[in-house]
Amino acid sequence: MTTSDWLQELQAERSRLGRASTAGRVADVLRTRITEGSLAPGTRLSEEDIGTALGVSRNTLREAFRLLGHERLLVHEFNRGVFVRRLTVADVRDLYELRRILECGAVRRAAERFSPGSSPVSDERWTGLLDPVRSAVEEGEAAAGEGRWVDVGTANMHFHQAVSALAGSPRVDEAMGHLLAELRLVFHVMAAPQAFHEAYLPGNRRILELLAAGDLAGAESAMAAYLDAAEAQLVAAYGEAA
Amino acid sequence: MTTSDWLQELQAERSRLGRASTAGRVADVLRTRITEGSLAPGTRLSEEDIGTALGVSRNTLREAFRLLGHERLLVHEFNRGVFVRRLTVADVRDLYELRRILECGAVRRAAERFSPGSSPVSDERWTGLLDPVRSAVEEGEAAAGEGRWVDVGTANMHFHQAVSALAGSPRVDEAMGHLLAELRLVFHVMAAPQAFHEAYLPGNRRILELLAAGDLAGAESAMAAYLDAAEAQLVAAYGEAA
DNA sequence: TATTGACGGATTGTTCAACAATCGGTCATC
DNA sequence: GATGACCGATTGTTGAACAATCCGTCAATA
Repeated sequence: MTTSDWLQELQAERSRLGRASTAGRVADVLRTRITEGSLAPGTRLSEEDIGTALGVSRNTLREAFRLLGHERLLVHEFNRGVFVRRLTVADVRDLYELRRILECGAVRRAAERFSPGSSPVSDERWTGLLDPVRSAVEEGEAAAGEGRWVDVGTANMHFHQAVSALAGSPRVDEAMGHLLAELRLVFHVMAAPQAFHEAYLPGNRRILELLAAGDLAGAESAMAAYLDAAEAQLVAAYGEAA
Repeated sequence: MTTSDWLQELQAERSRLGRASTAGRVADVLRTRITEGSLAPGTRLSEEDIGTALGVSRNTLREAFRLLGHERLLVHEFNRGVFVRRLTVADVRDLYELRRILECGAVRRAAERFSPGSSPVSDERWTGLLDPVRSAVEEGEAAAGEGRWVDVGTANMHFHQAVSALAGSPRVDEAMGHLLAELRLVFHVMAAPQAFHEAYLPGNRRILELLAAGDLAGAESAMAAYLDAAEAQLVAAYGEAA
């Protein structure tokens, strides 16, 4: 291991050090509360109450609110305060519109980059990119087998994050991360989220196999079909809840 | 004009009222400074100096900094301050990777929505969606004819924003808006930005004509070719500057 | 000479208290 | 029943203060 390897490893851990910001940690706490569903959509977050409860000043708390506002988990209404985002059916549709573009686009771009004519299965960069996808699929199947339903949902998120990472673009990764966080707000309206997520496990594996076999066009249309089905199911559930 | 029309028009102007926030206006001022290039990348923005110059408190200024940080125009280094973002060649490449996915994806999705088999030219929703694209093309040609080179660049932005709007997705629109704002940081390193932008006017018109004729697949590949060419040109210029 | 360690000014991170502006609801008025 | 005036509560913004951190300088040491 050379010196530059050491330095590179250290650089990778720098992000953990930078997390020292108080506002960032406050945002972390609130983010988990929101995505886990213990803060219902529409709830108003009082600056004073939360500030005293967490022991931070109003200014710092407002900074945390801004962070979550940019992730679309909170909405900020001028002179009225911040609220946990309440998604409409139109939001759900739009979220899936963006998913179609990002996820299918990621597969398509991977196809253009790795297999201009031939199959990418022999490219080791490709197989390396595929490892996280495979991990996510296995993670989901293992969780389902042991009845850890919450983890099935998490694994599903990891799967789609890994697929979008096929584009090899940090900005696509980040956009996908925000999108999935926003989607967690939607999943809580499902009456039976466990069944919802479990139903897509075979589809995920199939997409993985298509990717591994180098059939990127097939993977893209399988993903499109998955997104159409999931959107329809969510929109229907949303109509009932409203 | 019915009552609901009135209300709808008023609602469209609501965003202008919401801009009453001091931090938002400060962010506006700084944003124009940055995108117009009078604040060079890498410049450090002192809280005290700018705060006193603009007559706002440090807390409010920091809130404005956060806004611009989320738009990636500023980078915030802990305990060191905020700096005008300095983009690397890797950033430029990534920006174009995302553009490929968003812009080509928008055209592709428009194709899937409007012409499942047949041409969309008879659909009036389609022609309505195309109007902003046409306006942007004409705006650019007019500006070039009168030598208003800055406006040529602006028109080019409008063109690509309008194309991405073909997806009909607010979130795609917003992502594209942020992306283009970030790209303005890049254009300033070009020695002759006027020639750079002007060269793509015929290409823009050609894409418009393909779209208007209903040849969405042709438009998509023309857009991909445009993006490849622009990226190569920018990366080359970036290599020289560095 | 090159590296290390200590010092000090400058800047940012965070908190606090205060006041102005605005919102939401209540009540009286017409 | 609609309008307008009032009032408590909350947010928007400010200014000041102190702690923590960074950066450059300079002396000490090998």
